[in-house]
Amino acid sequence: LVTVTIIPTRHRRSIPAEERAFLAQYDPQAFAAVAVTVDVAILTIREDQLSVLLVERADHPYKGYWAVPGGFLREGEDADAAAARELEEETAVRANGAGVHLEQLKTYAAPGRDPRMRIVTVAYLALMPNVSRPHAGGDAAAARFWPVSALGRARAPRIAFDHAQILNDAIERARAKLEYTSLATSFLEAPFTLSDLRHVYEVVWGVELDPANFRRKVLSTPRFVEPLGSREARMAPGRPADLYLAGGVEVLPAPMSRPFQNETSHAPSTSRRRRDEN
Amino acid sequence: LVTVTIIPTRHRRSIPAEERAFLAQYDPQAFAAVAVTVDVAILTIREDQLSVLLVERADHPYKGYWAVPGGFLREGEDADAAAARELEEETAVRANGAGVHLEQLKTYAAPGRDPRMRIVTVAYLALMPNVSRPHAGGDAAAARFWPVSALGRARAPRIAFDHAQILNDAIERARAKLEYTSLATSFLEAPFTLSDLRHVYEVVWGVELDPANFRRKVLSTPRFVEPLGSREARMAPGRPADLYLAGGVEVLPAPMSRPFQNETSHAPSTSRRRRDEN
DNA sequence: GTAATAGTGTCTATAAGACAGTATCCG
DNA sequence: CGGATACTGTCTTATAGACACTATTAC
Repeated sequence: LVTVTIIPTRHRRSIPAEERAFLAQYDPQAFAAVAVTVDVAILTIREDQLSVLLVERADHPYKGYWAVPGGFLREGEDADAAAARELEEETAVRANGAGVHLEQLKTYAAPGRDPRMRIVTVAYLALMPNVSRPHAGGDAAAARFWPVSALGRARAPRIAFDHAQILNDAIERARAKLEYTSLATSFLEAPFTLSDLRHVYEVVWGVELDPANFRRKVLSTPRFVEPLGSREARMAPGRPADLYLAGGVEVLPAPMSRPFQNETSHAPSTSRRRRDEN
Repeated sequence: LVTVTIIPTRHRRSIPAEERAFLAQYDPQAFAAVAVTVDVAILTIREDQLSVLLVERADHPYKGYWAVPGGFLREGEDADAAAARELEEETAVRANGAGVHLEQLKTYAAPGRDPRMRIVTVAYLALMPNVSRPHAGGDAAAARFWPVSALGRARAPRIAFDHAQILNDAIERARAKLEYTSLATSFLEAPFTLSDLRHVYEVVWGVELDPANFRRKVLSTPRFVEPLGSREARMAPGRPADLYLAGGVEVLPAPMSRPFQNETSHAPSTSRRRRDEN
């Protein structure tokens, strides 16, 4: 049994006497005792694979299992701020930095999802380029990126709590958002080529896209990308590609069309055809 | 100051001795003390207006202001179940009933959003036909549907807490989802005509749609609607329309195209062109 | 009959899919 | 030079917008 002292947060408005009386009679039994955590599913692309950062739990429960990194919501801290803090702690990347995308995903509140006590988890989704060396936090034995394709297969890490569900939701959200936003650029360091950008779509969706039609679509969308006017320094054979920066648009006026899977791709358990819910 | 006793929920797995030791040393100061509520933004269409159910607060804080109906998450209750319970309490409509749609919207956790204590609110979005008489709950002075168009204008109800933000997010989510799902049918009682369905789009989006093109699009989408084979009993002049039921599809293979606003429509404060985030 | 609403057919504009052909690099 | 990758142009196909036309009702 754990005892917690609730300190009311600072009042925003002046409190009339009548209201103050109401506060005094506030019934502490009216609501379930819960703790709130914020977890961040951090996706990136490394070695041609959509990958997610997981931490190996050093303690019980689920010792030795892999979990989505996260932690308790702190006093006076907004959930968005907590997510940005967690992201920075795990990757040493500032959440509001160039190209890093962070958004709320979904909240998980099923009773019994943590055996210790009632825990409500606000999950976030982060998309970022493959830049950072992850480092394990205090209660983690290790931290590493796992290819999404490896999660449902042999030698896959065992996933703690209900985090397999969170991972599925995060991956589906990312796949869906590539269709109608320009968030694919969040996986890339600037500047990038259109082949780089196309490669993001191909890896995340597990399809092959026609380079010519992809180029036409991206360049015809206003402010999807901004031409830099210079070309890459290519080491391999082939014509050097033009370089681009992410344009200002977030929501595309017309979606990218997502073909059926035709590559030898490893779909996760719950993969739907087009946009997911939410 | 309020004191709360946290009773750990029942363990799902057997607990080894090592883990039990860990539980004993659990630090009650590591996390912020919070209460979790579930609020449901209930949207319907009445009198050619997209409308939302609000309750007038009978007590402080925000006495006399209007709020999104909701309540505390109970012991052993999932957030989805709590939302369904709230929806049923306010409208006497079973949440899993025919045509009623209920989905998680977003979680609001900013410190100070409730002056009494730290409250994290998991907001839900409900879409339903105009069938129920709302009735006020225990802490509500009144309950009624407000036209969305009236919220930002003169004689508008004052909105409690940060519920104006929740309302905006709910309305934008609904508008966005009509584009790529068949959820417009959730606003209608079965059976319905294609004019009824088109009317939903026109009211929610504030546009006029070409009846012929709308019909072609809906009927050419597999399992969007199911023809009933009979016709309506029309009282007014005009040819009676064919009747339909909602088909099985939820996510449309190709989105409904949403034109720019051209009607004399009352857009809410934060209205974006196409799909919103999330 | 007229007015009103439902439903059909058709022309056009736009955008996506397929794919041939050209450009520019490395070796 | 060949091989590889980047980029351009064009033909075809699918679909949305516009809108004329027909069908079925109340009055």
